[in-house]
Amino acid sequence: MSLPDSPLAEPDKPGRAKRLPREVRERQILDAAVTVFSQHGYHGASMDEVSDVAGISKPMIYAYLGSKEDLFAACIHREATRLLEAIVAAIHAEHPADVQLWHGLRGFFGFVEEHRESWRVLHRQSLAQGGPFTQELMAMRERAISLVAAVLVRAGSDEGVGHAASRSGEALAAALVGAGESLADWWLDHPEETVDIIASRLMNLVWMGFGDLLEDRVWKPPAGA
Amino acid sequence: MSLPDSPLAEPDKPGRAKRLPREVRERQILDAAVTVFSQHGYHGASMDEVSDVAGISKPMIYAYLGSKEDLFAACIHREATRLLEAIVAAIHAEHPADVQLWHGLRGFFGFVEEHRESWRVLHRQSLAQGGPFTQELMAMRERAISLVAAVLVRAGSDEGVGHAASRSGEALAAALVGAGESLADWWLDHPEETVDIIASRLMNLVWMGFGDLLEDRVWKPPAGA
DNA sequence: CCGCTTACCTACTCTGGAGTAAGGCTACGT
DNA sequence: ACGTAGCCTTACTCCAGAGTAGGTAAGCGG
Repeated sequence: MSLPDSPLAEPDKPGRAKRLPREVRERQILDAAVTVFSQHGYHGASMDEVSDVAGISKPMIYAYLGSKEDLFAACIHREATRLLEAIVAAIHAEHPADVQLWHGLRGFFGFVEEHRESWRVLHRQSLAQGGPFTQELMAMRERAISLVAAVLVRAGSDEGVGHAASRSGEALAAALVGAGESLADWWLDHPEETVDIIASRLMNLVWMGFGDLLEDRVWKPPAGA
Repeated sequence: MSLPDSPLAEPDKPGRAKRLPREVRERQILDAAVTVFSQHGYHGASMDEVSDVAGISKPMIYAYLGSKEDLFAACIHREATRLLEAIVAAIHAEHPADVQLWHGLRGFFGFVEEHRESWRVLHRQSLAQGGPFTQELMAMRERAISLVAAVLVRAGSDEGVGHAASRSGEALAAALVGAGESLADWWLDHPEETVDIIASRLMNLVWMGFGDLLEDRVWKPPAGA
């Protein structure tokens, strides 16, 4: 109240760390950007808000990460890479196809559960823009699709000849990936379910099919999983 | 070149019909809006461009359809209604569940084929906005989901007791709807396939499941379909 | 011919927000 | 001490694009 003091009254204020190295700031900015983009979408988000959330001023963002478009692309890239890594890490090639699928699904839904914001940015925001973002995203999706397709096709060739599944592998994989994406979205609005429940629903749908499910033939993970 | 003439040099220019009744103009505006929104997304589209494409001046749009937000909502509403009607019209309750599903899928993909722009607006654009649009869209999606769920659950109860499928009907329906949406997107990039091919791929996935498909057990429509 | 309504336009205003200019502070090397 | 390099800020410029003010003209009933 009374004394204006020196401007350095709080020399070690904990809330606002000062003069951090570039590397750290870049991470903070990306984190903030993911949060803001996930809430308002690409166009709805303002660089001012990102800088606010990141606790840094706007010109720093431009200095470190470039334009708004660049920033968004960087978010997409980082989060997509993380997601794909999570899935790949969950799969072990020596398992049978259904188990691989099962592990992949759990890896995917597990990531979504832990990083809802990342998922929102990836799935909802980047599809809507027509720019270079979709490229980035599509590339990742392609990788996910061919990952799935590879599992299926290999399963097919392990057992014999040209099967119905492997002939149209890519399209089926696209449908599966899409089903996963939408189920993940649905899950955001029904968070009471656990990862295992969600993953096993999809697993049953794509492995058994409604035809089997209607007669109570369900898929269950083998003992050691 | 030489004569500025009166501004009415072309009194009956065919390209620019004049003084049309409100009803007609509203349709033209909505058509133009769907086109423009489907190309650039909600934010990317400008009212100036919509007015250009519609062949009418901006104030008319505001007079007839209200704000940009209102206009977009009107597009969503009209296209979503059309889509749902196409699906419902394709389904006949007296058929067995798998045939109903089959018809529904064909209705859906048929609509997408005929109205690619509408589909783009519905699926890609409206999800990204957080506003009242998502409401409109979600409402439609809910209806689609419960439509599917109803088919499945009824199939379940026709045959007996509480089945695996009907217990988690809504989630499975969400997954199916999502698979359809993504497959439709995928189709936009692979237009060489026919409606029947696309629809039967998804039908096989969700009805038979990979487990069956890997052993060449496929679903085929019964003779009269 | 006159006035009233409805269709329609040109030409603005005004704001949100992307991107920047210009300079300050701190730390460290010499 | 003094430069210089990197971190960081305030306080702008500037433009696209939503929305509007105010006016013109065509049809129509009297």
